[in-house]
Amino acid sequence: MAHKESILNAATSLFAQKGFRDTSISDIARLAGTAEGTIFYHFQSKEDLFLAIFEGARARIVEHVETSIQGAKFEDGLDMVRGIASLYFFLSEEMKQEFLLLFGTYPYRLASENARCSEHLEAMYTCFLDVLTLAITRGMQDGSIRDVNPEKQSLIVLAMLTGLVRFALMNLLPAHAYYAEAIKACSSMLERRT
Amino acid sequence: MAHKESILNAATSLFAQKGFRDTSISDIARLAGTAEGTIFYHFQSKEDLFLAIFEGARARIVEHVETSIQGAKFEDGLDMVRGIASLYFFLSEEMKQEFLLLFGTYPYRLASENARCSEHLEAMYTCFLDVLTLAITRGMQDGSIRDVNPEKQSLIVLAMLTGLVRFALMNLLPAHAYYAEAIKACSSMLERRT
DNA sequence: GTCCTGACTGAGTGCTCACTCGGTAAATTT
DNA sequence: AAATTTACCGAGTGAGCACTCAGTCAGGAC
Repeated sequence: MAHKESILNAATSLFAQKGFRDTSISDIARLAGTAEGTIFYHFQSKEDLFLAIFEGARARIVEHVETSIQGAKFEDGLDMVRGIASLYFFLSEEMKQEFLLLFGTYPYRLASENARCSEHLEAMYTCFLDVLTLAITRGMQDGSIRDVNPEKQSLIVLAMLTGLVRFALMNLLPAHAYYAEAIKACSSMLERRT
Repeated sequence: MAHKESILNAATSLFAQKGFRDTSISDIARLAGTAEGTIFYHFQSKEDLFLAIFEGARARIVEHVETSIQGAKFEDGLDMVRGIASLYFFLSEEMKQEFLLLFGTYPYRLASENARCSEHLEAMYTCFLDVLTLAITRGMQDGSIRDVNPEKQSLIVLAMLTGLVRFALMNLLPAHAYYAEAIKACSSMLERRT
């Protein structure tokens, strides 16, 4: 049972680093310090192992976002957008492996044939989209944000955040040097003009 | 020799659709209508085949961007940024396969051990970054763009474009419905306030 | 003590993969 | 016409893969 935990840890790390197809069961077993058979005692298949990991990642991300946002106080809607952006950047470093999973191609391919995977994917994106939409709507009410379409604008903001973090985690770009600038860019994009 | 062309076409399509690891040589041979051996007559290895394809993609993208920008006239720097954004969206549909290659993970992993691959990757990104930086600098001079850091801001814009297109090509999102909105967002982000 | 069950093992299995190689036939050179 | 080169073929090869299975072993129930 202690083994199940170390299998999950080893597999998470390897899937994040090398991707699903490029990590073999024997890689995982070696890193976890177990026999290959033990992996198939705990999980039906390699795909099933991935799903277990992905489900955990979803739970951790969604939970962290919800509690962070609920526990925070914001001046206004625009400030809340800034807060969400900086939370996104924070999580991308705090939960690097979970984000790397999202930048692979396997989950998207699996999602097209596996409803559970598709659900996890959607949940991870919509947990950010929903709070962004909420913040923008609120900002339009309190006057800190100009008149825009909240759903469309939140997707555009998320695309920017995701794009930047992807550059940071995949390329050699020191993109965290751009995070402060990106948060300002969100403000400029949304704030009410005088 | 006609075969070499059809091998390249088949492999491009399959690598874009299924990724490098999930397409086998026999897949490519079947789609190209050749024997497996023919593939290795024209290319040293599967990796070499990928590199040939990637080099072609780089050449097509860079050339298209350069001629498009040179052949266009813009009112001012801000208008040029809008033009580049809409060019990016246009190319992402016109050259869908080339962009899909960029959303896989293989080129980034290969780039860390293969200088040519790394060079192609960099060229494809910097061809957009350079014209964006140029446009922003120009806009700051002609007064259409407020005082910003051109390099940082162009990376943020590119991250947004890339993020959106990635959503469009990977998820089920009808993200092309967001393109007009995204171009407006670029404007709001950069334009001089009165 | 016997039985049972749950956690774990690792050699074994069948399959797929990238790549090789001996050969063929047409085109080109001499 | 002979020799050489170029483009192509597909059965064969060895390695690596996900997954199986017969079996071990500790510990709890009776």
